[in-house]
Amino acid sequence: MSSTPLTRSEAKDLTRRRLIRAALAILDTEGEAGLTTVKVAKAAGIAQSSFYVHFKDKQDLLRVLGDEGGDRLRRSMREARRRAREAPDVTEHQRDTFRIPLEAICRHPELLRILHRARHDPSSSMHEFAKEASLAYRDHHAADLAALGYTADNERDRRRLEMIAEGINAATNALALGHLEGRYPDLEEAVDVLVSLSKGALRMLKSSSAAARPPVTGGTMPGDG
Amino acid sequence: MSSTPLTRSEAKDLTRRRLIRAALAILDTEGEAGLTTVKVAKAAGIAQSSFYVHFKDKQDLLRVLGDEGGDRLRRSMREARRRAREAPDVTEHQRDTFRIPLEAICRHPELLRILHRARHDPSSSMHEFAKEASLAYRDHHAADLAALGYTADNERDRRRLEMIAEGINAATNALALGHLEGRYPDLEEAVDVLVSLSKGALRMLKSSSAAARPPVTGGTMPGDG
DNA sequence: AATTTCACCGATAGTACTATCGGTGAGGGA
DNA sequence: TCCCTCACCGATAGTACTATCGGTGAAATT
Repeated sequence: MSSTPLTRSEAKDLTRRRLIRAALAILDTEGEAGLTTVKVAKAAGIAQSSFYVHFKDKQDLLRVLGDEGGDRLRRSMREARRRAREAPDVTEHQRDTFRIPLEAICRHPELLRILHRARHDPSSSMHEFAKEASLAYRDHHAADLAALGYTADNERDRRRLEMIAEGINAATNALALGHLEGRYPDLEEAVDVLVSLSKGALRMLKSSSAAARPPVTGGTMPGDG
Repeated sequence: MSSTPLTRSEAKDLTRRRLIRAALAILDTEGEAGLTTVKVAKAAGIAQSSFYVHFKDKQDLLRVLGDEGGDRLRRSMREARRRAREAPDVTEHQRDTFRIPLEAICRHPELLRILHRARHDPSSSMHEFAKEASLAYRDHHAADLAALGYTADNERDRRRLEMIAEGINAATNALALGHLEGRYPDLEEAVDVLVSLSKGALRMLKSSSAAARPPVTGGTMPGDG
């Protein structure tokens, strides 16, 4: 292994990374109430006072965490859309639409847990950010569902599509967390459930907005913007 | 209005009630981090030190809050089952199954918000309690879904039913909170969405476990234990 | 080589909260 | 009426955390 031929700024950046990583771990295991500069600095191996070399204050750390989480979320959403487009057929595309977010959550569960918590905690420093992220994700998912065969062409249907997206989204998170808690060992079963939920919802939309059609499985699939 | 001909224990109980009410309001608006004995006592109109006349410590208050919330939840679930059984037909029974929880949440949104937050916050004093309540509610909902026409007779289907229940449950909470946040003004639309989601899920179960049958709307309905 | 920069340190002032203590006065039993 | 009980009070010790300060030594610059 290489020794430590680090420039000063490299070393500083490393420490900063350690602080962020430590903060995420503490947020995940102890919640926002358990996140103190003492713990973060100790976990990163520096003095508490040195925390302030890297962040203006605790609030600043949380803001940075939010920003980084947002970036990761956006990248993850782009990646998901790209991968889903590569699916060999409609059925697999449909499953990918649910499998990819589930896998993403399982790769970095702490991010979902933290965001999810902040989303519902008005005292959280990341509350507003989490609400926006949640809405953005709902709209992303609504677009995904639209790509699976439904296009909303009036306000009522658009709102229903949003509701369905938000509902399925909540279900996705719940099943992912259940999987992580060990209750649902097989992720493919979760995909099954989510596909079946969305099928029911899309069926409602189709039959209410246009001529009734047979189940989505065989339909054509409009591209996505 | 009557003056104050209260016995001592009546007056004490009144103060205790005021403390609990104040605590719930603060939990709802500021989260668990914002709940301090100073604020609770002040909001209830007594000195901070007098808080300890009513509760052993802060933890004790949260425990009591959890217990009361649990009681209310259980009563609410019993009530919901009773009311749903009175529905004139299957379709209305189905809608009631979703409408009743939605209405219950909207009557006391702070309870759901608090529970929901605690459910995902490991630092919360009510974390374990909230997890248990969440599981209990999932099982209640699974029983409801079973009553709507599906009976799981093997382990795999039982697990799927649980997953569906947990997913729909999460969707119900999400839509209720969305309604409270003003995004979905019409609660009946939320009922529509939840019914359609559950229809898709139940269709999957039926076709995978037994002979395929036409949509649930016309099926027979086993009673509930 | 001399000098400057700066990441990190220990110490500490300041703040917010929890929980305890002795005191007080009105309720309520004798 | 006398006296005890106890819900409530103000004061305060103790604890945990945030954020600032001056000092230090090695890296970087000159």
